[in-house]
Amino acid sequence: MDTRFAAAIHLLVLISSPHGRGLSAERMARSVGTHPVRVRQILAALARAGLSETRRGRTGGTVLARPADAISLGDVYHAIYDDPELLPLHADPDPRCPVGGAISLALLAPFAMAEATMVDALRTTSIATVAASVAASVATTRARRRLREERASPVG
Amino acid sequence: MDTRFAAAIHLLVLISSPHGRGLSAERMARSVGTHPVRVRQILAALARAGLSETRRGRTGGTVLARPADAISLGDVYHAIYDDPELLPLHADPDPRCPVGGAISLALLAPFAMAEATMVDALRTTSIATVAASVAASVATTRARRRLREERASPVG
DNA sequence: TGAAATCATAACTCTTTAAGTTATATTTTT
DNA sequence: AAAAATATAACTTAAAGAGTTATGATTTCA
Repeated sequence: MDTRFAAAIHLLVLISSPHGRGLSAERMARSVGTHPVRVRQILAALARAGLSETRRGRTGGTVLARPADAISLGDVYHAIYDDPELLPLHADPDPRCPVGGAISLALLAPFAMAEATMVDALRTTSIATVAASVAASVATTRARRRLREERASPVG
Repeated sequence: MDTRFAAAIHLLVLISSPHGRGLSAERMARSVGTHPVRVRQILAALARAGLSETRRGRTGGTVLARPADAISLGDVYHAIYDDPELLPLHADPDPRCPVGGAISLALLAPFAMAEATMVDALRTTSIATVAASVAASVATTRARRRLREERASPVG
């Protein structure tokens, strides 16, 4: 499993704020800590799934295609991984062995079920939820810093 | 995500049959399609979790520590992955950006919840279930082959 | 119209991780 | 003591993820 899923959520949270509307891949790449090309690849997948819209050209950039509370992490997961292998099978079971010849087929159903259940769990969280959690964290950090600075120089 | 989980299930199914009791790592490696050392590493994790017991020495080998229907795929998952990152975070979000500085923390809870839900789903399938599915598949294949051969030479 | 700023995408390289392999030591039975 | 197995560390190879470069297309604006 790669980290595109986490990066994709990061990108959507970025552009979900009024501040972030229409951000360029270049700017987003700095926040995510990766390369603009990778950002565009991820944004392309999100746009294909109808979660975002990207415009080319001088004033280009990306915006959400629908409200942040209408985009679940399950939607993002499906946008990034078409037919995923969350729980990958091993590559070379011996077909001459009875178990080796049948194990891959036998694992398909339980693995697919487990993955579907996980995606369902991801549906209960939205981009808006994550954005709120980020905002709360930022507010806490700011308040802490303010307190610390006031204590250091009480008159400001 | 590596393929140790699938390989571990394969190993447990192998030794769950009367046939497979006390199988050596060498023999199991052939069925799984990997190297005996890797088999031993996986078996060591399973033994640490109390799912199997391995004996050294000339008549060594591995057996299940409890009945196959008392070992769930969730148990196996935990045996292999201690503190897993099913859904990995991206490595370098920019701490100077408000979103970059808070996103990793904000993702922890939803990701952990999704993973826990998936493991719960895996708890509904046991090694016995997988073994039965493998046995069914083997029986079907045998029946098909018999039919085909009878058609080819009707008198046997 | 043409320059600037952006996206789209393929191809390549680098890095990291999984898997394979070798080597050495230990345990158990005969 | 020899044989057959496990335990584990260390090393090598292979595969996959991520980074980078390169080329071309789109859109705006002077």
